[in-house]
Amino acid sequence: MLVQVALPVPLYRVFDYSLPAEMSALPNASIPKIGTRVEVSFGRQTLIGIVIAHIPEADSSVPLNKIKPINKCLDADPILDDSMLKLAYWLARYYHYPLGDVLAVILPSLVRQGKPLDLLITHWRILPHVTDDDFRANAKKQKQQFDMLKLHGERGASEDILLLEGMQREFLKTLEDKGLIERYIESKQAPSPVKLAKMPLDLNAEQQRAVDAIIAAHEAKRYTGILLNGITGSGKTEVYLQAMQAVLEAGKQVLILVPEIGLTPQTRARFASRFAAHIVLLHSGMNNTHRLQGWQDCRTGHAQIIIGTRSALLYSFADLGLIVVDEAHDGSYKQQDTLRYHAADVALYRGFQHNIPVVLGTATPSLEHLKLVDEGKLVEYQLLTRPGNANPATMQLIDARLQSTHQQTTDDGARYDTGLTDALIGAIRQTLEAGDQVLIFLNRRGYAPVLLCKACGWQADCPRCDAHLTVHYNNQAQHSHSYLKCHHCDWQAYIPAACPDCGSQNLDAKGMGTTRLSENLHAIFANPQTSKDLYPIIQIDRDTTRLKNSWENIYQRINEGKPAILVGTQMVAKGHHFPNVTLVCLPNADRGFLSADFRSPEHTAQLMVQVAGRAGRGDKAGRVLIQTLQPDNELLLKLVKDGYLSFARELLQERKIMGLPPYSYAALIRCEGKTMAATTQALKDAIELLPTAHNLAVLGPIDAPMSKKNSRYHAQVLLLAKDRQQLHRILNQWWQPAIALPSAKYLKLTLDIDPIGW
DNA sequence: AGCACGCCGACT
DNA sequence: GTCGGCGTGCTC
Repeated sequence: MLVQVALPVPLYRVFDYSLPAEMSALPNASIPKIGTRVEVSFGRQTLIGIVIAHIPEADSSVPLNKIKPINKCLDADPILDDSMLKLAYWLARYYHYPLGDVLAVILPSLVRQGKPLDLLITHWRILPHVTDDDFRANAKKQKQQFDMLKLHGERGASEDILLLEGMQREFLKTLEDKGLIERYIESKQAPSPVKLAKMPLDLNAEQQRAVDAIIAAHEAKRYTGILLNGITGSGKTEVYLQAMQAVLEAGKQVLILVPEIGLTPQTRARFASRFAAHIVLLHSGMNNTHRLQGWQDCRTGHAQIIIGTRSALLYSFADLGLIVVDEAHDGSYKQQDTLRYHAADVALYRGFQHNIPVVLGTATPSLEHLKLVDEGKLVEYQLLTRPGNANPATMQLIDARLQSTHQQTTDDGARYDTGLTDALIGAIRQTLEAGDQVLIFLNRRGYAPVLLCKACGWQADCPRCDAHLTVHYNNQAQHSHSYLKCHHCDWQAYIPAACPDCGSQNLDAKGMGTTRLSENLHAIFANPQTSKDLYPIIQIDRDTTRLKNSWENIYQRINEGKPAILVGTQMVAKGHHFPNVTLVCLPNADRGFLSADFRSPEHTAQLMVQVAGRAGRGDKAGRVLIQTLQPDNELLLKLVKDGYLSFARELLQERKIMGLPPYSYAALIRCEGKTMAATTQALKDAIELLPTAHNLAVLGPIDAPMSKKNSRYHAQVLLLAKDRQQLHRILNQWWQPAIALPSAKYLKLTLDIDPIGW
C-alpha cells in the first residue's frame, strides 16, 4: 500500500510515498487517513503534505525503488474532510492551479507548518455578577476597557482578539485582580444555542418573499442561488438577519462574506446586536494564531456566525447552513494573485456541495449574475422600496460644456479653474445653508495626476512604471513639501525646479485630485472678510486615513452632523453611512464611460450608484448631481433616467451582440519579465502550441495595461471561447506544456480564469 | 518553489 | 590555488 501526497510545490502532480516498516506491519487502522497531514522528505527538503489517496503499489507510476517512506503522520484524524478535498480538486481543475498549492492556500499557515491542532488560547470573560455599578465614576479607562469585553457577551473573547481591538493587557490584569473578569481556556463543548438579542423588524412584502425563499431552501436542504437585488436602504440586511435566524435556530452555521476588512467590525456589531451567538471574524489583518483559532472554531462548529472576507470561503465548516455574499458585485471578491478565484463563484459551488442556500446581495448586480438569473441558475428577488418614508436619491446631469467651470482668483490676481460648475457650487451652497452635508466623490487622491511642462509638453513619469507621477503636497496651504509619487510602486521624487527636458520653469500641475479639490473648496467657501472656512472641508482618502484611528476620528466628526463638505475617493463608496449627507456630487465620474476596458461602464455605474447610495438615508431625500462633459452619452442617460437595472440590462444586451463575457468565457495569460521582448516572445511561442480550434479567439500578445510596473514588463494573451467546457479542455492540454517552454524559463506566466479587467 | 550539483571569475 | 556566481535539473 502507498499513499499519494499533495505537496506545496508548483507542480501539477502528486507524489507517492510508502509507509514506514513499523506502520505497514500494523493493521489497516494505522495507515494515515485521507485528508491528514504527513511529513515527508522531498528531494533534499522536508515538507508537509496532505494525503489524498491510498493506492496499491502496482498502481504507482514510478519505480518502487524511487519511493521513499513517510517520515511521520501529524494527524490522527483528517483535517480536511471529503467536501473540502472535493473543493480543492474543483479549484485546482477550474483555475488550473497545482493541487498542492491549492491546499496551501486553503490551510492557515500554522496548519501548513505542521502545528498541532490542540492549541490552547486564553479567553477572558466578565464574571456573571458584575454590573456597570461596580465601577467608580472616575475609573473611566477601566470602564471603557470593560465595555469592550462586554460587547463579546457572556462567552467573552480570546486575548488575541481583545488586544487587536485595542484592549490593553495591563487593564485585563487590573480587572482580573478586582474580581470583575476571569480568564479561561475555551472548552470544546458544543456552543449554546443562538438566542435573539433583539426583536426582528417588520418586513415589507418584498423582503418577506426573499426571506421565505431562503428559509424554504434551507428547510428543504436544497441548494438555491439567490440574487438579492436591493437598492441602497431597501433593507437587505434585515433579510439576511431573518433568514439567518431560521438557520441559526436549526443549529447551523452562517457564513457572511464582506468585501473588505474595514467592514468586518461594523458588520459584526450589527449581527451581535441581533443575536446572542458566537461570532467569529476572519480577515487578513489577523495574526496566525488568531487565524488558526478561527479556523478551528469554524470546523468544530463553535463559530455560529462567521463574518469574513474572500478567504473565509476556503475554511472548513462543521455544519454550514447559509452563505451570504454581501455586495456581491464587488471587485475585491476576485483574488488577484496566486489562486485567482472569485468568491461569489466559489460560494455558489460550496452551496451546491452542502445543499444550502447562497444569497448574493447587492444594489448593483454584476452582469454575470444577471445572466445567471436569465439562465435560471439564480433566482432574483428585488427590493425596490425603502422602508419608512425615505425616497431613493434622484440623479441629475449637469452639462459642464454649457456651464464653464467656475474660475477663482488668487491673491496675486492669477485665475485658476476650480473644476466645479457654478450650478454645482450653487447646489453645494444651498445644501450647506440648509444645514446638511455634501459629499463630493473624486476617485483620485493627491493634488494633481500629472505634472506638465507648459513649454515642451514633458510630463513627470515614473521611471519604474508606465504611469504619470501624482503631485502631492504635505503642507497644503503653502504648497510646501511638494513631491511626486507613483501610485503603482513606492517611487517618490522632488518636484524639479525646471523642466528636465527644456529647462523651462513653467511647470504646471494638471488635473484634479482630492487635495486640490479640497483646496479649491476652501477658497470658494471661505468667509470673504476673514478667509476662514465657513464649513469644515473633510478629505477622505488613503492619504488622510492612513494613520491609526484617523478614520475613526474623521467618521466621528462627520457624524456630529454639522454642515460640512466631504471630499472622498472610492473609500466612501463602501459600507459607511453618512446620514446627514443629502447631496452627492460627481464632478467627473463619467470618465469611466469612455475607457477602453469594456467592463468600465459597468464598474463605473456600480461605483456611481454605490456613492449615490450614501445620500439621503434616514428620512431626508437625497440628490445626486453628475457633472459631465458628455451629457448626450446614451449609457449615462440611461443610468440617470432609468436606473442601474435597465442600464445593466442594456449593457448585457450589448455584450451578447459583441460575444463578450458573460456570453463568452475568458482566460487571460499574463507574462512578466525583465524585458518586453522576452515576455512577448514567450507568449508567441506559447500560442504556437495552441490547438487550432473553432470558436476560440486568441487576442494578443499585446502589452498589458500598465505594461511596465515596478520595472517589470507585462504582456498578455486573451483566450475567448463560446463554450466554457471547450475552453477548459484546451487549457488542460495546453497550459502545462506552454509554461514548460524554453522561452518561458526565466519568466513568470500566470493563468487567470474569468479575469476582470484586461 | 527550493535545493544541490556544476563549471567559470576575483580573492587569501 | 579556493570561494562563490547563478544556470539547469530534479523532486515520489
